[in-house]
Amino acid sequence: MPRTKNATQATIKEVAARAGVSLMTVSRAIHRPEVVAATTRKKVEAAIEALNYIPDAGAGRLSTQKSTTVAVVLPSLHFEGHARTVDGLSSELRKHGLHVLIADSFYSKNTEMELLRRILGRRPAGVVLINSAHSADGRQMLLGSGLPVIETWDFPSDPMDSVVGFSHKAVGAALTRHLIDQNHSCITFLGGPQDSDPRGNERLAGFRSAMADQHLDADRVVTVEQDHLTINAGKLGISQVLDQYPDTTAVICLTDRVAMGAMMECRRRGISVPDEVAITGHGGFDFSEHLVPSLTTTHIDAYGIGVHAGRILHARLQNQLLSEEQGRIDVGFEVVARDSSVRA
Amino acid sequence: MPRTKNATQATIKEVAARAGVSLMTVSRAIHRPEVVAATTRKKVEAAIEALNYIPDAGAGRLSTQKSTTVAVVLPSLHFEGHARTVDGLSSELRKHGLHVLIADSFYSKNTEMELLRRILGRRPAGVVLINSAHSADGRQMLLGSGLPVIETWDFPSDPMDSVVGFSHKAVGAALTRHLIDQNHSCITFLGGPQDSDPRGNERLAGFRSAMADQHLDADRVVTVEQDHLTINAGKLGISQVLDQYPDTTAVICLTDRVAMGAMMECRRRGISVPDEVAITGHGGFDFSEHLVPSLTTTHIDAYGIGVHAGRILHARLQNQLLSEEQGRIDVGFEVVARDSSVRA
DNA sequence: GATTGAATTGTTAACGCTAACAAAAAACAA
DNA sequence: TTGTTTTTTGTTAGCGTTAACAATTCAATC
Repeated sequence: MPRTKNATQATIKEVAARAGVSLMTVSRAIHRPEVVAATTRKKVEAAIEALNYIPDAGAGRLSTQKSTTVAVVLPSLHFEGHARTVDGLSSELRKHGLHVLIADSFYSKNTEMELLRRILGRRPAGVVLINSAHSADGRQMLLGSGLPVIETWDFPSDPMDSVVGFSHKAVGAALTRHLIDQNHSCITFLGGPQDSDPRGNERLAGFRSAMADQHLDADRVVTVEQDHLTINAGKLGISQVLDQYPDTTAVICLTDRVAMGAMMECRRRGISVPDEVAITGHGGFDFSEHLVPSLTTTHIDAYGIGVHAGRILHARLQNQLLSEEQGRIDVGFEVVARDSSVRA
Repeated sequence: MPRTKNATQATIKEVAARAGVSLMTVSRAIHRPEVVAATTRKKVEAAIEALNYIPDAGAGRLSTQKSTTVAVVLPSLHFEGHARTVDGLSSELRKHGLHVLIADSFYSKNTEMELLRRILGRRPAGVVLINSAHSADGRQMLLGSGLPVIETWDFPSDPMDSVVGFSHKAVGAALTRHLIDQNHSCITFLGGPQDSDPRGNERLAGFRSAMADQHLDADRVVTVEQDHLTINAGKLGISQVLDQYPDTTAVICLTDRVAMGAMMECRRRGISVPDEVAITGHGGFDFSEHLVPSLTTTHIDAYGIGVHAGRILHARLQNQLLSEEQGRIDVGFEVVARDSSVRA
């Protein structure tokens, strides 16, 4: 029968008492040990050890007025690319004694303000946004906070502040060109609901412009309303594609997950990929290279996005002035052509 | 050229000044509005609005000595099951005004103490462990903190405190029995390095005991040293399996990822699944049902684990006594038999 | 209109910590 | 020695908030 003892962490006061010194001596022994006499330091360390003392970071922040927390806002933890970005960010920030506080927003819009309120209530040193789809109120609130804000995984033309990302429109266009280069002309774009996914819309815009450039039909677009970005969306979507545009020879899927669903459904129906239908994804998911046929996708340096964001943040917290370019990093992407879109 | 203004959030003092009331009145207007006169409340609310005031949660915690943060320790964000557990936990805790602080440990052992120190320095109200592989020192530190600790995704016989999980040994045994029921007798277990994955070892133990029960060879075990739990591990592993145990008719893979790699490699080699080799995974990854053939796996109620953990935590923070069972929840699991192990 | 109790607002101290200054102790110089 | 640095340690006040109590205001009663 589990019981909660009163969770009483030792305080600096108790450590001081036990070591027979003043509070400040303990504080100094921890943060600037070199200014404390060796013998005293030993006593303090012994007391810390004996009492299992761990300084209260919140109290410290309050006193120094310097936060060591960086908040990361991400839509969900389910997309591995985002997780890698958090990894990169976390490891970069760790070097500077900064820690990551993760706030998941679950894609829900009406709680965005509440989420931001919660985050800002924790007084972070900066905010990293992984989804940048923000209401005007939210932008306002963030900017008004005066904190460094870094938008990632996108490259908006009107950034709030700093940016580390890439152009989704360029992704859409590059994948389209790749397929055109493979002699496809009946290319269909398989996406999700337009109103909730600005990045998907950007990729779609890229598709459209690349098609138009070659005077191809840029309106071959199929939208799956349910199951946004899931494997199931791909399954459903490919069927719609083949219904609506039976002459389709290539499908650009919004993400690798969607592409996977599409490929699996093709296999089930005995449709050969890439011979009858070529398929591309996006996002460089770990499974993409292992599918049979292996999936053409885009490689994004997700970890690197996090590292860059961490560097920018640190620089700005040091009040280092950043040039325009230093504060706006386009990490680019790479089209990884694989068997799902390249005939043997 | 991004610049960091001095990040100066308004304080309660400024709100009070602007509203022409005392600090406490502001505090009360926020936390117990019903005891503040309507007219005063209006004034305070206007001031809060005007100044964009957001209370400093850290200062509040310091004053009340009540934390609203629950720390979640997880090895990495990359496993979707864990992410779902965090979702469940987060949404349950939200109901009670508690927030989740995520600490990723990246599976690295020597920083475990440092990680715990960082976490405890933030003075959470409780700790939820998603990986429970802990050093004696770590256990000591957590227990010594007096905080409620909830281990999840496992069902250890010697829990530190509360537990929400399932028996990995039972998983291994159940999958083995499933294959035996399908008339397999040459079953090989495909796992990873034994020293770093106690849960995998438990599943292996389950396999062994189920095999032994039927007087079958329980030593058909292949270990992939690199790429722990990745798709690639499955690719490499299945080859080793077929080399070492050419008579294998069924393979139990440590996770769905591994199973996916194994299936893909089989396909590449023209080995029919399940006719020549049956394959099972574990973990209920989203792709498992979409593979062709669909993958036999175990379904774990990952979200539910989080919800249960949240409930237990809340109860304990209310100092509600929990019975032995209430503090030790076995959420069980389900073998989901699919085409990869069941002949049509 | 004084009395009283309830409703409302204010004051003080404390949470755990550290910056800034003050004091004491030790080391050095004359 | 005795003064003068330098090193080391201590004291005070304050970070933003709230619990606990104190004071004030208000409305209702006699």
